[in-house]
Amino acid sequence: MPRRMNGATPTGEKARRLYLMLREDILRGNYPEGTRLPGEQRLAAGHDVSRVTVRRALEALEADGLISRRAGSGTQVRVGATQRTRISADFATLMPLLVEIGRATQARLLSCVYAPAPASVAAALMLPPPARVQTAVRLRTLEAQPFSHLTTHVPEDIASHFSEADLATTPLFRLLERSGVKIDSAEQSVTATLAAPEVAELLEVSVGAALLSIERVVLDDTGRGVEYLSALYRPDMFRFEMTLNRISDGESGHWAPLVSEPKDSSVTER
Amino acid sequence: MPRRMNGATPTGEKARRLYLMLREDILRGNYPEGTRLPGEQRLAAGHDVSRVTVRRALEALEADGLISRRAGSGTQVRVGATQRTRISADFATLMPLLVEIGRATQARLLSCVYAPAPASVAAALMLPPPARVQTAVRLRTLEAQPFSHLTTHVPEDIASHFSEADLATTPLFRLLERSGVKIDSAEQSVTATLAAPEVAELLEVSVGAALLSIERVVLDDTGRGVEYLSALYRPDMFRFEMTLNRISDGESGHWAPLVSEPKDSSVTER
DNA sequence: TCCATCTGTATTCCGTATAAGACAGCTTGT
DNA sequence: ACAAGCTGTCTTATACGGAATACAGATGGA
Repeated sequence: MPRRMNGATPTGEKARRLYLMLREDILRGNYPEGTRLPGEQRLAAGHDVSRVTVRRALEALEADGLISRRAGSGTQVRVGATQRTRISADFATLMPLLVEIGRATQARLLSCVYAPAPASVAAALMLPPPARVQTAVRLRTLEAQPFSHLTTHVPEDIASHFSEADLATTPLFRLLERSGVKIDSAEQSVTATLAAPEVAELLEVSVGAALLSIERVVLDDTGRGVEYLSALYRPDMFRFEMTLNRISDGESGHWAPLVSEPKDSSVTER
Repeated sequence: MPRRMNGATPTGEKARRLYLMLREDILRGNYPEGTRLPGEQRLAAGHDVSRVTVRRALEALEADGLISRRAGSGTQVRVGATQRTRISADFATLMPLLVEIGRATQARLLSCVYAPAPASVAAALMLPPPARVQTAVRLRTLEAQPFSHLTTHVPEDIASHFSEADLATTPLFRLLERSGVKIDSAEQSVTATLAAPEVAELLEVSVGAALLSIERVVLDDTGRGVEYLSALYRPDMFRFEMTLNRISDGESGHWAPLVSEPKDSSVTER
């Protein structure tokens, strides 16, 4: 059973940062379960902060249920701390995964407006200047925990084929194909960003937390841009995984992504 | 010519965060060049901070040369603000890219120690308990701007085939292959993290900035783990790009990564 | 048993980030 | 010419994060 977290992150600058870092170290397994972490004094010295600050971070971690502290003994990483539900996007099976995500998670439509395309969107989709797009914002949730914040832009003439109700229930891919769009390819770009206040609240992370950011431009078979996606993921609940195969190629050689048959169990509990 | 940045990021919590966010918006093109951004009052209200805080963020942006402010007129995004050198890892050509990066960038060896493998590393590489690894930390730089922080772990018996001098000059792939390792495949995981003080200083970003994090486990043809890489990239200088092709597959269909012949121009100026 | 080490708790003090408000001067558009 | 809106500059006041310090109690190992 996934433990409740987000028990009020520390307010201060250094305190919260230390909290986020320790938290990540624990979730990543840098401090294996059951390990005693360095004493408060040591942490304070190591991170160049006062012990009060360290304590604030530890208190938050304790509230999250990630550690247990005992006077005299020390601070331990709780067993089971690492066991969190997480979605891992093995991208060899990307599309089936997305379908599966659509089933296993719930989406909430936050907003849906029709307006002139922002310059960057218009450029990415290669739309002529006075172009209008439908801009929809959705929040995906897995087991009551929000894990992704999606902003999609679709040219108005395509978007007019489906309703807002559709948006709340059906993956956008389906809607596009139902609208007669023949999806051909996509360009995807992965980066990291900070959580802005607004997004942070929705994703239930602290402001300034790191988020995984994916931007995707989808083209149909005529080369026309049909969707611009800007997605933000909680790194503790979603990561992007891939398997690469080495292709020996004489001098240099290169890597090739492994393309396998779609497998099941795309939503992984660990 | 890349403009000098990092003109002292704001010290305060909210101020720096606002700075980082605005900066990213600008570099991403959310505020196209020449655009006037919202007035200070508006920004203050929108981000729920005082105007003083907004000003601090704007001052830092101005020091970076990203914006120009004029009394009465407003604050504009400078033309040329977006023009930064950036490396984009189109992963269909991953290996040639890495070779190219090795040529176009410079690496500095920060440390290199032999020690028992940390638990998480040992687990990932599937090493028997009393396993020793070589742990090397390197910093990659493009045009005097640091852009990645690499920590590699290699089993000691393999690492003993090359010297520290090799590490500073030659990509690790080469060294492994020269050591007789037959690289077969790799598992890669992409996430986002916050910059810890130590790393932040090395990468010349402000503490708490968002970084792109890649972890990679490399296996040889016998399935043995030969390298564990933990890499941190500056998102403004490096992003992970890929092209996906839609494979119509009846009901669901899926995406397949595009595997192309290695192309040139892997290090892109834009 | 003694001692080192850890957390639990409380106190004091300081720097400064932030908020709130006021006003002058410059631009731009009506 | 006027008004609206913007930045530049200054003021005052508050809140709070953070450092430094001290001590008590718990724990576990020598």
